[in-house]
Amino acid sequence: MSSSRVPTNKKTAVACNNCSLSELCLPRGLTKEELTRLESAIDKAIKINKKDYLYRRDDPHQAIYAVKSGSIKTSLSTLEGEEQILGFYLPGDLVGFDAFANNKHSCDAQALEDTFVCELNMDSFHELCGSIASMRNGMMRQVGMEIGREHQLLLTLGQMRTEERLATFLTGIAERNQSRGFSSREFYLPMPRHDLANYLGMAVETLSRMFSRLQEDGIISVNHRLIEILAPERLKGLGHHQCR
Amino acid sequence: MSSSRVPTNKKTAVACNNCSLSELCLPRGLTKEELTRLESAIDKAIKINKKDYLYRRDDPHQAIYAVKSGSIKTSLSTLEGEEQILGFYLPGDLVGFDAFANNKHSCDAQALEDTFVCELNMDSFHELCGSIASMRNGMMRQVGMEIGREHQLLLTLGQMRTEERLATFLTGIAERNQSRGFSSREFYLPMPRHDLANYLGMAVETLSRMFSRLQEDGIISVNHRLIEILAPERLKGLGHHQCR
DNA sequence: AGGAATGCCTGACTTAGATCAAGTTTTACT
DNA sequence: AGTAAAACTTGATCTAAGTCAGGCATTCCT
Repeated sequence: MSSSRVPTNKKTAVACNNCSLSELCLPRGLTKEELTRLESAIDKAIKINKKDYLYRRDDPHQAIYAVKSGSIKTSLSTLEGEEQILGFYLPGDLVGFDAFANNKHSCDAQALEDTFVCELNMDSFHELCGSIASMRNGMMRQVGMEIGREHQLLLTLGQMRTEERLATFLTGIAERNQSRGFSSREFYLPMPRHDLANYLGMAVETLSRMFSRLQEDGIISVNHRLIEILAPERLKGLGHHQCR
Repeated sequence: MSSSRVPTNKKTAVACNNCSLSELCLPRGLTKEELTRLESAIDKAIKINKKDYLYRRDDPHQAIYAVKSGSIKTSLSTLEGEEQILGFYLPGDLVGFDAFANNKHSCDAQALEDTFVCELNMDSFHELCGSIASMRNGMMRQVGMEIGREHQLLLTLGQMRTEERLATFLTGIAERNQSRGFSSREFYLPMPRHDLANYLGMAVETLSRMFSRLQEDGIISVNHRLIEILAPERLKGLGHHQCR
């Protein structure tokens, strides 16, 4: 199943400090020597084919992963085969903190498209956290951001109407892209409608209607998974439930 | 507002290794000497009066707290004054991880009743995490459990019908009590209906109806906030969406 | 290239749960 | 103790969103 994970592809491996994502996944304030240590501990550019699992629930906690290209979704599945998607992870995001509680993963992580990740195995992780304070702090920061993302999603699922959920989601993606130097006006969504609807806690049909509505209102332009935001301020305005 | 936090009450202070909660909040595998260090860093038995805030959004991250008695709710509030409750913290639980991302809290933490907490300030926290591996691991475990709780809540809000949400919640409380040596058949809920409804993403009226329904079906007996579980297996059976 | 399967959209209908309204009980305050 | 406020329940009504059904468009596979 997840056997299509291939060994490090030396050709695409790039030193961390030359990687465009280093700002995102590298803790600040590492000395040159510490950076070398971190770098030598990281397995670079592991390929996960579309629909393959990076890990599954109950797998032992082997590593923390940084998404280099592509995208990953994490989800919880029930005995009846239903699922709840917990998060989408895009380039620059770190995945794998869900296994901290028991040293085994508590959810599934699946590639939405062909994806490359860098991998920091847990032995190295513990060693580096033990000996480098800024590494430890950087990781806590990342875990904190993960918790923050989940809080935001709880607010979305608990308080918002469907249109508002989609508006908030799209605004979030736009802002994320902005902060990473990509276009905040036009982007591709990596996930199918089915997954996005599940993530946002609504039926696919409802999601589809909301896309249509936002388009009719001239707020966005939808072309399959290519989204163009025509009126960012109006879109943002639909997200009533902004945090105080 | 939160000014009614009073200084450490020496009278009620109990050494960590004599505290009945030590199993829960103390990391395993500390040497005697390490335990002494941890203990001397902890401020014990700080009282938070009912409705007072342990911390508020944007407060600087001063400490991690262990609930000793009473209960705390954490919540996100929006500009319009609506809120989403994120979690209820009962004796033995640790609160305060939400501030890891930016060194300031990202949600509010308010006492549901008069509550005592122990406090480990962040300076000590960092120092202990830096020098004691089992302390570091224990904290990661706790953060992982926090993430796991939130995943469970996302599943609840995203997939379950209202009756199932309540059933799952009650089963969870019962199991939690069981594992801590309290009664899993009979317990008081520390929060008002309003808060529980908000946490479970439904209207108060709906929550009330679901309580009545479970009572009519002879599954539980409700007396205000005192809940007696008459048919634990049937209650658990209502929680369809159990994780694979 | 052709066929099957998947993904996405739209319309018609149904329903779970929200909202509105009112009454009772419990708690809080002077 | 007495009054006001808050907490909880129940009933009647309404609506947002789910479900069902059908039809294109796109992707995947041989």
